[in-house]
Amino acid sequence: MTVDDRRAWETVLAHIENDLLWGRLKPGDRLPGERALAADLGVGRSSVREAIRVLEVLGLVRTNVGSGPTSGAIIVALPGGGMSALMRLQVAAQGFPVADIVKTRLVLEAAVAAELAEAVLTAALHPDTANPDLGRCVQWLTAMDAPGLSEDEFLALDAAFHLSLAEACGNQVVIATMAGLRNAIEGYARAGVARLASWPDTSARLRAEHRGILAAIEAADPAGAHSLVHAHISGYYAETRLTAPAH
Amino acid sequence: MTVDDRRAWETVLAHIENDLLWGRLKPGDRLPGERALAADLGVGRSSVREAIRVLEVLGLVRTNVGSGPTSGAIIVALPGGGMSALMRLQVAAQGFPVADIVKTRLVLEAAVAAELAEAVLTAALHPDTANPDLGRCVQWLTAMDAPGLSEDEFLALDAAFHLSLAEACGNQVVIATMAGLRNAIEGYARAGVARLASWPDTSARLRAEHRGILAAIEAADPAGAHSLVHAHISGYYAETRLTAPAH
DNA sequence: CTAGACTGTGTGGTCAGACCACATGGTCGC
DNA sequence: GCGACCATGTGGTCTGACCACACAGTCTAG
Repeated sequence: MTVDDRRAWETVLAHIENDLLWGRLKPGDRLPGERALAADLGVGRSSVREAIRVLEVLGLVRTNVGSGPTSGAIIVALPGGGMSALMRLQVAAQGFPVADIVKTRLVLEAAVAAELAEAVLTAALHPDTANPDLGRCVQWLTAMDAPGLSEDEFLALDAAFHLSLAEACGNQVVIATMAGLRNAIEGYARAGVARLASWPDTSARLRAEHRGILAAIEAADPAGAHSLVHAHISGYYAETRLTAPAH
Repeated sequence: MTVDDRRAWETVLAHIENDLLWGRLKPGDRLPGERALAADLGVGRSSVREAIRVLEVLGLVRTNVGSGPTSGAIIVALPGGGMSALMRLQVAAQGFPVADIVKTRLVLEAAVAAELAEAVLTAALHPDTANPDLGRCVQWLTAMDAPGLSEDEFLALDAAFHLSLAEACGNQVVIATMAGLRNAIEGYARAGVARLASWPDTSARLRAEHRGILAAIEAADPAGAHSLVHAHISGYYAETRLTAPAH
């Protein structure tokens, strides 16, 4: 009886969100076809498509054309892409100052490192608790030691290492946020490299600092890990005088 | 000459993002009309609409019907809504565990409180630096002392107070993220209140803790503010045994 | 001359229908 | 038995149409 003054695509979005909340849709499930959904909700197919487009950008569904069990819109719940898109566009639209992105990354990553060190400490005191898995972090560090890496390759490995710290921590929100923060200023980071006095010196220093951070974590030194990460990130951004992107 | 294998709406999105990056579009500007944009980019109007819908959900534009200078899609760059939608849906789709949301909020808000205390300290040592503006925070605390508040009203004021701390800090990324985190678990928070042993006792304790946090900040005690926030948030969520939302 | 009503125009919002490329799964013919 | 073939259903896209809306200029009544 009540009128629905929402826009049609909002109706669709709310319906799908409701299905998710009630468990009628789970990751791996397929959404009904666009035509069926439109008929069920009494809206046009274009409105359904707008809602699904939003879900896709937000990292909730993946769409596939064709036929068979892998076709259609499938719930995936991968927040990384959505977070990246949001932050990248907000930086572009001047809603997110680059300085704030860097500061936030600083806070989150320092906290992650401290928490990892804390977990190592806990694992040492209580043998029944598991040590955080830092294997991936070590792998990325090793890869960064390879000679002849281009600057872009090094930056990619650097990003992978920093993200692997968050992954070792296991907090999905932090993982997605860190990925988004990093992605949002990727262009700025690449431009910053050009302003460095000496890339070989800087990359060597970065590698050493990475080893130091990992050592502090493995030594169960939360405060040390925290301050080392703080110095690592703030130092790098000060050095590159991060300001404008490389168009 | 090169083929564009992107989907049509991605072309539109990329075009607008490019205009933003190059400064051809700024906050306050109006996007070209949907029909004009479609013709310019050689795509259908529906594809343009899908891209604009994404921008709207991400908090980059606000759309208005009608005519005149306020009609059409206007760049606004308000990330709060987009962050909220992303996190709320990711929680619904089980991409973000509620526990991770709470943990992240803990980390961010504790860091914010510490930074505010640090700023107070800096302002005390260097008279040329400004004190953070905590006036809004005090206003919300005062409002929370009003008698006869319903639980929902109290929760709303509580959310406003916590957000005002981030606003005092001035970091746009943290402001938007905190708003999103809070919004994502709002339903869970309301459900948690029902599991409290005594709402009057809890609300009184929360008010006292808020005062304590603010006092630590104004006393330029970063470590104290950090630990008080930590205890405040983790204590509350432990007490409400935050698990399932109120359907 | 002024104030109000009126209408033209351009906006986003929505729908319906059509066509395409694609991937699958069954069927038919060898 | 097996490969070629085609019917089917999917998302992706475009077109055209209509609506409600809000403004701006015009027109009319006072």
